[in-house]
Parts: sequence; structure tokens; C-alpha cells
Amino acid sequence: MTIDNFNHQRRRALLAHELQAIAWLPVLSPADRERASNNLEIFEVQSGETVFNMGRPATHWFGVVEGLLKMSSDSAEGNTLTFAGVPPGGWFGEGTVLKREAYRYNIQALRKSRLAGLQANTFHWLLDHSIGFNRFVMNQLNERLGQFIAGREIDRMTDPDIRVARSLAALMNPVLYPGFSTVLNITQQELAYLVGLSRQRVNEALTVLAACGAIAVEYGGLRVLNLHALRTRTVFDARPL
DNA sequence: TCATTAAATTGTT
DNA sequence: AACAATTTAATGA
Repeated sequence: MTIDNFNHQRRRALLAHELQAIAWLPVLSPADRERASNNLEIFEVQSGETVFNMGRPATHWFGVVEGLLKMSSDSAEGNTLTFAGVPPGGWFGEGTVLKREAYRYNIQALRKSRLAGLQANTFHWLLDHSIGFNRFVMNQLNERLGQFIAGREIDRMTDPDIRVARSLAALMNPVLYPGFSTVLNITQQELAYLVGLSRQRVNEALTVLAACGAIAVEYGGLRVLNLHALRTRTVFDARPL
């Protein structure tokens, strides 16, 4: 049933403020923009719900309008590998839609979310007609490649503090997720699912990072104060940066 | 607007 | 995993 979520009736056209949240619409010509807008649809998923699983034929290019998604894959051993979190402003599926193949990962909602879906045909049409759109997609691909490489490194790290730090840095990536300032609205529970640690350990790690001055912990989220430190620092102790 | 209550989230063991 | 403390959201006077 989860596979067909996007095919059911929960779709609707985008509202004006939702269109504004889509970063690539402004790079299109007015005519292209209208065509794209007409082929965009919104649908909602509840927390914990699966948007699609690996193997489903790629029908849409997706973007997060609101909420938070988890991109993961199932390894041969049966455990789940989390690649990345996708916050508002992030788009995914371009690789598989490009080749008209099946999605190669699972997308699950970590909280109630609203997604925008661009039909595959329109996605291809835009690629054929709009240079600006091509730039956006190419940039997206390039950034995600870097993100996956970073993700592999994160997975090898044993120190939970550093895993949390790097994951936060990945979530803040300004190119893939232009919607972000320095505040990250993610609960410690959600972050725990994302990083693959217990909530308690994430809480401990956040306390350490806050003691360093790299972040400030807030209710229901946190504020990134030193992105560079989160990305590069190999030791987080209580000393200020 | 304020007080009360419920729900969500955090901090700790 | 369980519990207490804290913050936010919702409700109604």
C-alpha cells in the first residue's frame, strides 16, 4: 500500500505560497514556469509513513515543501542504511527519473510532511528546454554526490559525537537545502533515527557540541553556530572553539 | 489576556 | 526503557 501512496487521491495543486518555496521555479522563463506549475502536485504523508520504496518505477521528481524525510536503503544483511535527511527545499529522485528507472532507495517521513511532485514527463521537457533548469539539476546532482561520499565517511566513524556533528553539517548544506538559515527544526528523536543512534546518545552528543559552542540546543530544534567546526572538527571537548 | 490542561520534547538514570 | 522536568499548544473563561 505504501508503494501507491502517491497515486491515490491525496494530491492537489500547489498553493501560491507553496510555489514560492520552490527554488528552481524562478530560474525558468515565464512560459516554462507556468507549464511546470501546472504539472506540480502536492501530497501529504503522515509521520512514519513511507513515500516510496526501492524498486518502485520513478514517476516523479520530488521536493520537500514542509517536514522532514529520511533517505535510506536496505542492505543485504537486512539492516537499514540511512543516506541522508531531506529537509524543506531539498529535491530528490532526479537520477532515477533521468534514466526512467526505479527508485534505488526508500523515502520515509520522519514527521508529517508535504511533498511536491513534478511529473517525469515535465521533468524531461524542462531538461530539454531550459538551461536554467539544467543548471539547477546538475548542481543538485553534484552536491548529492558529495553528500553521499561524506555519508560513507560518517558511517565509518565510531565516535557518536562526530557522527552527530557531521550529520548536522550535512543537513545544513546550503546548496541542496537553500531554505535553511541557521536554525534547524529537528527533534532529538528525529535526529536519532537519522544518525542511527539512540536518542539518549544523541542528547549527550548535542550537549557536548553545545559546550563547544558549535550549536545551541533549543526546544524542538537547534541553532548552528559554527558550521565549519561541525564539518571538520575531529575532537569535540568542552573547550571553546 | 490569563489560567488550566494536555501533549510534545528534553534531560537524566 | 522508564521517569521526571520543561516547553509548547490548545482550550475556555
